[in-house]
Amino acid sequence: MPELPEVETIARGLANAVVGKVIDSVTVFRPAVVGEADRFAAMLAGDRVAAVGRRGKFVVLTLESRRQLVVHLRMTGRLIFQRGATATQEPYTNVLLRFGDGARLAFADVRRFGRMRLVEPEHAWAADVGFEPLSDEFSEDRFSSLLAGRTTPIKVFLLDQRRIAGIGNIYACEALWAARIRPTRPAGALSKPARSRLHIAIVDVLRRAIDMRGTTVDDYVDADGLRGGFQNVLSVYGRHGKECPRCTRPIARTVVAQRGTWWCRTCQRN
DNA sequence: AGGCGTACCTGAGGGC
DNA sequence: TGCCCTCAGGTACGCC
Repeated sequence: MPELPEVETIARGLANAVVGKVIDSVTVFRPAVVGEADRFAAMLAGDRVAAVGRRGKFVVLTLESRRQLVVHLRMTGRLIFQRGATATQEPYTNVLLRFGDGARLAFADVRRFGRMRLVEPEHAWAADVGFEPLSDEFSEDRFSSLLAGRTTPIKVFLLDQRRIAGIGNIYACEALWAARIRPTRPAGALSKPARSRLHIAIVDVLRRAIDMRGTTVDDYVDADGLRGGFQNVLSVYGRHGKECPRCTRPIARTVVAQRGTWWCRTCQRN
């Protein structure tokens, strides 16, 4: 479910809700989600949330101890903030944090792919995570040098979190459509104008999706349980057989690297 | 190195 | 109704 815009929306909502709160107790209902459940719960208890941020598709809660609670939502994970102890338990809650003031944070996940890790201050847990596409470090030159020589399909490249962090299936499809690039084109074979268009398209689609609080195709909700809005303005993702917004020809669905891929055969020819 | 298949899980939706 | 099949926003792992 969640890609960069959804994770960013969750992190911003959580920052408003939990920064400054002290974690009173932690209940782990699914130990596999956190690793060593007893140690995880014991180390979190008594710590205070100092900041909430995002790195790639990870939500990062930095604690007063300088340890970090690093969360990956995978496909169906949710971080739901609940004010007050009277709130009903979020379905499929795998981990529950209770704060000193009675508020709670539920990590819920139907499919149980999502993970939480508590990492020590000096631990370089993000060493393999690539560039942040909305930061200054993601320049057109740097993008070009990442692409150089790569034979892998451009869509596969965009999904590789070790190169650029945060793009998933929805925004890969949408950015390639905006840049008029065929998803199977070898990454290193893009012309300079095509690279430039794609660089712009990646930044633009991610920014617009954040502005609309993410895309809810099925499960995604933010920390307050609210759906996103970007699903209403998708150009190709999930729109098999419907009109291309640019050329009105029907949108195709193919499979690239075992992932559903929606694109326009007519106007994505670069 | 990189591509491919498979595994991890559950639920929704379509076809019959 | 209900059974069976496929598919889903993601990533890790093993194998060539």
